[in-house]
Amino acid sequence: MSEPQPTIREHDLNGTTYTIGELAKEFDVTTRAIRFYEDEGLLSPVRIGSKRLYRRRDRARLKLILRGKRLGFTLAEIRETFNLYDEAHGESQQLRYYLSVLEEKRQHLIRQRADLEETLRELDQSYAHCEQLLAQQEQRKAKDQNAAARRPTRRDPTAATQQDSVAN
Amino acid sequence: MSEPQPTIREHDLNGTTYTIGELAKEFDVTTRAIRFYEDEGLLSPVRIGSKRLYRRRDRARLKLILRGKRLGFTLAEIRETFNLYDEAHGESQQLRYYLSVLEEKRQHLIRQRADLEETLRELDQSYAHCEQLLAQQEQRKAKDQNAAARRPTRRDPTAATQQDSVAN
DNA sequence: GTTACCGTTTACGTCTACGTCAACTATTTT
DNA sequence: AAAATAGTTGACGTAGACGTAAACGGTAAC
Repeated sequence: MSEPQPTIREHDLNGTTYTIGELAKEFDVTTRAIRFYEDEGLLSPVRIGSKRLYRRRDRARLKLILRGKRLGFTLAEIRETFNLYDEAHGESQQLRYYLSVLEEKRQHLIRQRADLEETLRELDQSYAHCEQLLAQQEQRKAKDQNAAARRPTRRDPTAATQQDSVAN
Repeated sequence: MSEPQPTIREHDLNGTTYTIGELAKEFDVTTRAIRFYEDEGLLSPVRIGSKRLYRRRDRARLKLILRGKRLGFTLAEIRETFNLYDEAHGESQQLRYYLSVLEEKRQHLIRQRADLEETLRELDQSYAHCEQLLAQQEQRKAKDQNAAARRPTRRDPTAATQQDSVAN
């Protein structure tokens, strides 16, 4: 049995670390993608020799990247957010600008939420309508079957079962 | 004054119609994009001579296309939705399949909504934190000002007002 | 020692969603 | 008649986000 230790080496950076493969598996992205995010300035893992080592902060960022992508943000936008966040520590000038950017982002998200809710409403309608159509079909099918039952011919009694498979 | 009539010609298709330019202006997209959506099979305007004429259905679809895009769907996905919708009229087999696709889509949207809400929450936190930092800055600034006021020099008495504008 | 596995760099390929000319037609305005 | 305006069909270009293949290094397992 191999030790469950996370194979950290090299006077151990204190704290948990991850290899690129671990992160890729955990978040279901390719290592290629993760390296690409680094090229684009979104991640900055530590190097141990030539290998990359990712720390809690990197993992958190990767999570944010992927969530951002699911919401349709470009990598450039995500990078901008990171940079802003990193730089918004000091002067009221900076802080005010940051606030305005956040406000803009909020507007975007709220619009998107409206789009989303509307789409969900329409989807529910389609769903209901579809179920209604299906119910009608079932009724008709049942009626046909009854009609067949009321005038039993000498045909094979499994005919009804066969008829079910006609919809195949 | 030109007549407000929508310049329809050619034994008039009954109902409202739009030129490509009108739609482009209304939805703030380029005509190039609209033509591209047609190439991709998402729109099918009527032709009058060589010109395209868009009807209510096309307009509705364009709206859906753009909303879909804002939610991060690809044109291929949007086209699939349209096709499914168009073909889901008949057999229970088809209807059941359509229902399953709708269910899948719902899952996707719900996940996206969760992402969105979480992002909005974090954004609000950032916003609040940022405002707090700003308030601290203001306080410090005010204190500095008071300190200056408690040992009044022979400077211009409007100094305080001027200092307000420093935050500009 | 060699096979397997994980990781690295470099570089070209690909798919999506258009942008950007160019060259032409039809209509309206001056 | 000339110019402006709106539309049309190619055809090529491009930005973003990786995929894919080549060629190599390190280490653990057999």
